[in-house]
Amino acid sequence: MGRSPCCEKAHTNKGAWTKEEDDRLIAYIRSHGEGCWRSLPKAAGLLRCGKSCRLRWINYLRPDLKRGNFTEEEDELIIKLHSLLGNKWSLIAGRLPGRTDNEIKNYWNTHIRRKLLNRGIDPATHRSINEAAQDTTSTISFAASAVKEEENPTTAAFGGKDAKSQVQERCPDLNLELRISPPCQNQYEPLKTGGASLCMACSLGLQTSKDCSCRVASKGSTSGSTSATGYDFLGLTSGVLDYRGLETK
DNA sequence: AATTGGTACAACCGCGAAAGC
DNA sequence: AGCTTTCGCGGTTGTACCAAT
Repeated sequence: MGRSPCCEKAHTNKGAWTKEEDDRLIAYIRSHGEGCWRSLPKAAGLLRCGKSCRLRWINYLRPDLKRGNFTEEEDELIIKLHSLLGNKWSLIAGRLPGRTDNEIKNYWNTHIRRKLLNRGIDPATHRSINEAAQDTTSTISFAASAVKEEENPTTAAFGGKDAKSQVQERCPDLNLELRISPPCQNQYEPLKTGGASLCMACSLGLQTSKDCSCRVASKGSTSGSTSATGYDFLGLTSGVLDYRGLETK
């Protein structure tokens, strides 16, 4: 009943990729496109398993990858996204164009973890280490924005002085599993990005085209307020998390 | 110059989910 | 409906590189 191995290990190379292997993989994908990783190695004349080819392409060879150091903005965005999503590296990577999940995961483990520890923040919970030591319960936290909840009406309304929210925060037995849902536009004002209403696809970052009708309609009022990539999922790029689209079960 | 310890990152492994039959 | 195959994800490991001693 066990799974069959993804490849015949006796006849596959392992370890670092050679220039020739890279060239073969690039050439094959350029002419045939991505897909069917299992059969790709044979078709491309590579003695590698499909998984290895996929990883090499996604993490290293893809032409749209942004190589080089992470910027301070990217750092902060990763921290915010991690506080929200946890170790969902692929989701986090989806919000950072040109970055891969593997790259972000490595960067988190080598740089950001230490950076947060130096700030006195537990990288796992995003809470102050002192606070975490006193409190033996485990809670979800949006520490990065919680600091500002006093002065920020959006976060304050959601989890600030609200007694119920405080109870939830101190009671780990409550089911606080996050669920992402479309913005509730009836209950609240339309989701805005710098004053412009966006369609759901743009709000979720699924639609990045400048020509999306919602963007065309909102041109003029959005100049300079959206992120460089043209979307602002959960309001993260504005520096304030917008929790209206997030619900606890 | 050699050794050691720490860091960065590419690559591997195992698992779960989705897709296909 | 149930089984098998394939893909994608997250955790972990291996190793090259660099700085300190």
